[in-house]
Amino acid sequence: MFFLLRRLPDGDVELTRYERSGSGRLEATGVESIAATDLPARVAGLEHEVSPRWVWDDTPRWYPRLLDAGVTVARCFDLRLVHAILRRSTAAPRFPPGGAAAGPWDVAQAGPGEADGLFEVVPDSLPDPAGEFLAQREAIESSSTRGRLELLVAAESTGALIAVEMRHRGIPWSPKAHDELLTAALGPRPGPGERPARMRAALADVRQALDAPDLNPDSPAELIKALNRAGVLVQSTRQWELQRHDHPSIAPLLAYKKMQRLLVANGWTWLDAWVHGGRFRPDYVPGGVVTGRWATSGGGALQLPRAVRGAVVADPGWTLVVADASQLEPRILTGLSGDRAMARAGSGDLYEGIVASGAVATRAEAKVAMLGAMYGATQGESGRLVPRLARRFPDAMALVETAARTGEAGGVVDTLLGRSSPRPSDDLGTGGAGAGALPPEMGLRPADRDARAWGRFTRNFVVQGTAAEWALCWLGALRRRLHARWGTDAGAPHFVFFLHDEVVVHAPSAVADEVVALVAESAVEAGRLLFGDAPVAFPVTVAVVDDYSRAK
DNA sequence: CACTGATGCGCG
DNA sequence: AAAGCGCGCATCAGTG
Repeated sequence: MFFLLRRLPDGDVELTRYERSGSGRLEATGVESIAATDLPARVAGLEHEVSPRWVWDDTPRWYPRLLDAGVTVARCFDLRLVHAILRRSTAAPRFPPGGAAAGPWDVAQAGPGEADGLFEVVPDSLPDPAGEFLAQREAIESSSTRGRLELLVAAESTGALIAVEMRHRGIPWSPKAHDELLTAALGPRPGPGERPARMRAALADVRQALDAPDLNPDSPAELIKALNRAGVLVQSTRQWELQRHDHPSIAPLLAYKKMQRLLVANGWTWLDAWVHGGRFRPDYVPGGVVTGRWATSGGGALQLPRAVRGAVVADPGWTLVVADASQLEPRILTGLSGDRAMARAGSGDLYEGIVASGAVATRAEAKVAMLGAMYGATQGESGRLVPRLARRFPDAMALVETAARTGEAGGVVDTLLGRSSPRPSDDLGTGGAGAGALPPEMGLRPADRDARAWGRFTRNFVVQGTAAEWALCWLGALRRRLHARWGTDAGAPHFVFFLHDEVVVHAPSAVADEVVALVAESAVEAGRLLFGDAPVAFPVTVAVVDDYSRAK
């Protein structure tokens, strides 16, 4: 049963019930209007009675206020996210009914919202959510791959709930531990505009070694000139290029750059800006990446450096259950392609299995070759090793090759559950894949170079996108289990972080072992949902730790 | 002053 | 050892 929520102009909320008629059609069977302040209680009541799927335009517009009122919901249908999937999906060819032009539903998710206060702005609903809902249901139910599409939109919508819930709870963050980490790495916190002591020392060494007393180390142009003057012939200031030179300036320079990075990206200023009340609350953006991965905004949550993970500290009496899906993308490729040899290789550590198959000599080679196959490497060690994989694992390789050829020809590729790639003309082409520097695909006409780049994108899209679907299913399955076992009160285990193939659950120490078991069960369930009984395993690595740096 | 693009580096 | 996917963010340098 669906309940659609819509904000009315007077600020009240209209709640419409949809049920299936005898013929199986979805019909509105009841409408009520309620004051916004009464909404949480009404939602909680219905949640308990009939276990509805809540339909709303955009989860961040509705769910934070429910959570503030202590109300958690089990399921929803996020119209904005489903719209984004359907409008591109080859599994829903006639959506949107009005045609392909971008409309009011093709928007970013609502921002995290103003801090709770008197003047909180209540955004209007996106236009005609009821019409949009019925059009989406029609598109899904008439799809020739309806089952997969249903799973995709359910998983995507549950992800939207989890994203808001994680922001609501926040990542437990110890300012004290963070400050100690920074002090150990950089020296004590300096005054405004000053460099920390250890950075000053490193910089003094660099300036002396380059005989450049006024050098600004943060200006790449200036740095290159100074290095060249000292006989260090570099064309950029990238770490890996600097590393290749032997000069007294290099070691302190690399040390300086490392410290500068930490200071600027996750130093004291970051701590002041992003951590409040012992919690870091990034804004998660489900579906924010074309492949279906989540994006984040605020505080750089997508790139929490290892150097500061020691500041993610469980509350007293609690612990962090850190779980990671091992070698997820190659396993996804195994499932997608049905490659039996690769399935055998993946019965234990996949890379060791590839070595055992005789394709390559070492685990490191196996990893580089595998990544090269999924990313479309053509050069270097990775490019050289790929053909050796192709001989042993022809089915897996054929799948990514086909995806690449399709993309090069301007075609669309699909994930397992039915998320489709954009077309090159969708204007991701100019700023997207391959638009970066000028890799030495010399001798190719620009059009051919773009085609190759787009082929690498579509090659990777099927794997990365299906991996994102697996991860959503994993998360959704785990959430259901956690709620069934411990409920949703403040004392229950809950997600606090998610990053592509890794999840962190904050749990009372006494139940950590049970959570670990549920994490593994959920991975099995996700594998079944996507690949049925196909012989592909999804092992998870789980660590129970007091702080995040101790995982892995 | 605000902006845009390039650079560099962190994460998966 | 340094090309091969997807991101976000800070900073510099050039432009309007």
